[in-house]
Amino acid sequence: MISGKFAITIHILTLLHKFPNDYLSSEYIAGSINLNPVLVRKEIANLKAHHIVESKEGKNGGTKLAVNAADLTLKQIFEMTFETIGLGFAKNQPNPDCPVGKNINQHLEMLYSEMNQNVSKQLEGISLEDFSNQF
Amino acid sequence: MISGKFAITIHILTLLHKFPNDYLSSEYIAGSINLNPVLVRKEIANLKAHHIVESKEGKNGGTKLAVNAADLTLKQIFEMTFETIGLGFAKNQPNPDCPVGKNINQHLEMLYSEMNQNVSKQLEGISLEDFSNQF
DNA sequence: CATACTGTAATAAAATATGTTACAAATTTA
DNA sequence: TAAATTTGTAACATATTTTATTACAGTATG
Repeated sequence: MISGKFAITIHILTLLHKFPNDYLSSEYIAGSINLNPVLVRKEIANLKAHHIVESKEGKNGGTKLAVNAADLTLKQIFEMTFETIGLGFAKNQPNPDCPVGKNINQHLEMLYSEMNQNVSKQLEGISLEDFSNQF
Repeated sequence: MISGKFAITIHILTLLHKFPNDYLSSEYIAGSINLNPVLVRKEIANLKAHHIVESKEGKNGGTKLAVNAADLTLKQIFEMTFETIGLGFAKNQPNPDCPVGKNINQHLEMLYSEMNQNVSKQLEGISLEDFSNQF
């Protein structure tokens, strides 16, 4: 898992949107993000799996957008990179013999679920085009 | 980005709320969370710094709530444990010679700031008492 | 004065994230 | 068709963050 996944992915997509007619290489993209090209290719692999971009191998190969930037929302990007938002759980299983320990994670999950709906609604209203056009 | 701080802190506070007349030891609390007592004491130190709990040293010592659970909101707990919500940033400074790299973090910050306002509003509506009374 | 706590520092271990190297396979272009 | 360039991916290395442990001085209780 990559913690900067969302930021990296949206950075990639913004670059692709800025150059709609080019296949951008992972090397070039990595130069903008200041990140190892292999990690860029890993994120691109994820985007490909979701059919958001397409790649061409070989000389002059690279990656370009495969969808309309106006139709791709930040919510979708969020869901492709994070499964969920939330404020975390304690690492170990709480004590099942304690009424609080027994139920805390379930209650946290409900809370986080509401947070997700909340944030999803917000991100749903912003397209890649909107985001990219800020630049 | 996400540690168990919030979950641990709200677990501690819920226990304290359930036993309003007792000083609970870090050992006892740790047993419910299934966490090392030293880490419990560290989170309690944070709560003390915010005057949410008070502790008593020595034999039969421990910690108890110092505020009314109805007045303490999850937003406050959120702010004491996370500074902010968000979807992260790429680790390295992006390329300042690229128009996208130069500005991406600023735009992400704006986006995350809106997310924070959004989530904060939600968490503001839930008190520790509300949360604890679910159990 | 023995016991049972907190407070805190120092250190260790575990988990996660990021970086690097290597190379096969694909495609272009000379 | 050969050289060059790029993706795709695996394997391994390093760095960073989080959690755990040990140790012990200080404090209140009975």
